[in-house]
Amino acid sequence: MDNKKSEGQAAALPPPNERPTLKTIAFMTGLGITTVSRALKDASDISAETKERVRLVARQIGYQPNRAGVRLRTGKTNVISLILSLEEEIMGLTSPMVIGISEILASTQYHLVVTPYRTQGNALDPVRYVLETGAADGVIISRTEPKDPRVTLMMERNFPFVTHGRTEMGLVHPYHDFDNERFAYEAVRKLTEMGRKRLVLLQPPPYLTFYLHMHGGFERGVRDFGATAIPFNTVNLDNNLVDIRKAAETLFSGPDAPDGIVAGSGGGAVALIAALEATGRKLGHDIDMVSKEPHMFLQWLRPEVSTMREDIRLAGRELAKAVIARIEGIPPEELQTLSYPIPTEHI
Amino acid sequence: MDNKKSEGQAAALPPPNERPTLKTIAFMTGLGITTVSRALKDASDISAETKERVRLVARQIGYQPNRAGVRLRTGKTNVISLILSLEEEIMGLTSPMVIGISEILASTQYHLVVTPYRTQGNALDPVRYVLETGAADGVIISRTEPKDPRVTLMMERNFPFVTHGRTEMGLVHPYHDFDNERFAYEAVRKLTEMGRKRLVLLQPPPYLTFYLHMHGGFERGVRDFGATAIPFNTVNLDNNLVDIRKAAETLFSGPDAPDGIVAGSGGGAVALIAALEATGRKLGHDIDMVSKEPHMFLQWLRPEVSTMREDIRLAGRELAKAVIARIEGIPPEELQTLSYPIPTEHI
DNA sequence: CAAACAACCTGTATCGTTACAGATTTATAG
DNA sequence: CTATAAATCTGTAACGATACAGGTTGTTTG
Repeated sequence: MDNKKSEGQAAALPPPNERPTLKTIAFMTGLGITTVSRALKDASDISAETKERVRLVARQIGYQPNRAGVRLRTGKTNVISLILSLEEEIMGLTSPMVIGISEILASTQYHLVVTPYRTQGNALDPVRYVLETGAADGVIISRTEPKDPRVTLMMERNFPFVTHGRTEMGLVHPYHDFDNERFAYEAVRKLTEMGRKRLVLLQPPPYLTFYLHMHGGFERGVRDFGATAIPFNTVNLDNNLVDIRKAAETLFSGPDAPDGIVAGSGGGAVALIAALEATGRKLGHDIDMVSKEPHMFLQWLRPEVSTMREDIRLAGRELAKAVIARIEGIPPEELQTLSYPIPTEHI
Repeated sequence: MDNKKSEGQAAALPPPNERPTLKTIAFMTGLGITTVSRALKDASDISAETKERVRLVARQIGYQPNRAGVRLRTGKTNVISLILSLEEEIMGLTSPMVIGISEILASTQYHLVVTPYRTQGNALDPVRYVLETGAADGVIISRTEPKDPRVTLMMERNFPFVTHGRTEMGLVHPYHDFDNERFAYEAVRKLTEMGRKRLVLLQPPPYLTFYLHMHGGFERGVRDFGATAIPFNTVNLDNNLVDIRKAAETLFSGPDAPDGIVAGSGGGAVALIAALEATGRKLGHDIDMVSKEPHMFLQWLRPEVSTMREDIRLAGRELAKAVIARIEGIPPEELQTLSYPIPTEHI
């Protein structure tokens, strides 16, 4: 009541006319800084009335906690780090992925920081950086390998993360993945239904986990539906489109030419189409193709190609939800999701 | 020499076995924390030998300044904020843009934070957020308008930023832009050279600055080369491809059908091609098209379309360099760059 | 030989927040 | 009426870094 005894922390003048801090609220309410802090955290040893009063003032003056202060004191960064390869696929999966993640983070306190690495060989660097500097509360990685050292490392340190893609080490960790096994299997089914027998797969580089899935689905399909797999290992989805095209032209002009193609990405499909047409083949006539379709490109420009959609934006959302859940302590086994190929409807 | 007098700051024990801090180095070198700090900053009042010693130890133990500490004390965040619309163009410019920015930031102390906003109407929100909370040292914005309130605001506050796209307010600020005027002008030249006279432009939404450029270039071309501009205002580059396609089908089936098209984006071009082919027209025969080409899609799948490349990754690099330069105090007028359409070579 | 200076180094306070260990007041119990 | 507990509130220290205002030597100057 009297302001003699209440000459506590609150008495100090608040920051002039800068951003409001706890001190500002303390000054305005006549409370101590600690009390204000605890009131805003809804601590049990603060009266309901005080909390209400503090919250009101805080809202009024638009108080927002200083991130550096919180981070310095608690170590909590409120940052999610998306770790990206600078060589990321030409036909940028990145874009819808970033958008999807942002969509989720927008309604949270988390900021999205993009942390790049130069080449596959350096994939561990940014993870180490985050672990050593505590640059983020959680990490999203992609291009996972069966024995991914990044996963091992983060699990050892018990650091929250999620992978875009699975691993094969018997370690249970959060992931979101597209079912590439199913994609390839269904692709082979479709091609054989069209009477194609000599099939080729444009697949991921062999060290990535989804190579195993896509390759496995393809092989299983070939066995189940009685087709022949023609090897095509000179290039993979990581090569640039011009190289893929060149390699495909060689294949198509050789003795081992296929009559059916499964393209593991939309971009790859375009290169293959260019190659087959350059070597005088005609889609839907001499040869058929099934591909992923990121946009409506193939659907509209080569409707002869059967396409399936992979929703990368959705993947971004799932990944963001998973890291946050992991940070909040949800067990990893509850944070594993798959999404399935959606056959594209021709319009 | 004796360690009685030297019982200063350095005497305190360093953090146990956590991340090294200045205190760790101070302990190891026997110097004061302040001295270490100043040595690492290469201050003039520290002897060359001490600096060398400090640097050596710092390197040895892998010292990295704590970002929260620096940020709290100095206000310097070492963050660049990329402000993105969640509705960003389907044919993601975002991806190569993010990669380009990251490429540059990778060799600096800056981190890239992606800050999204939901709709065009809320474009000011993230900028205000950054200004109010000091969330970044510099900002990159895109989708600029002629009278862009974000630009006005940041200039008022003298806050470092760069825009992807220009403005029309007589304010001098850093930007990088693609020369859409030239693109459209050259597109019209090409079409008229092919004998096309009745031209249509699929253009940006009218409130964006590059609408003025593209539109202006188109109109100038039409005048200079004696063609006729056919209005096509029911859709623009912000509409989704399905809607663009539908609107184009209506146009092509109507009395005002064009014989030449300028497509302001690769995605838009695909929708237009789908539409014109659905209405029974044939590229290179009844009608011709000039478009931007983000990949090799059109080049390979519709070589009849003349394409020009816009290098978004380069744009990302330029933008990143410009914000950093601005932060370092380089005057805005030295940070304005344009890039020009590159006619695609058919392979 | 004292005063002034140069060359180097360092302690203190501070940025905003929170953990922790009290304080204070009022109510309850003995 | 006093000891004890319960309910609230608060000061201090610390996270890591840096601005600022001294210190301490040793050397030069008059």
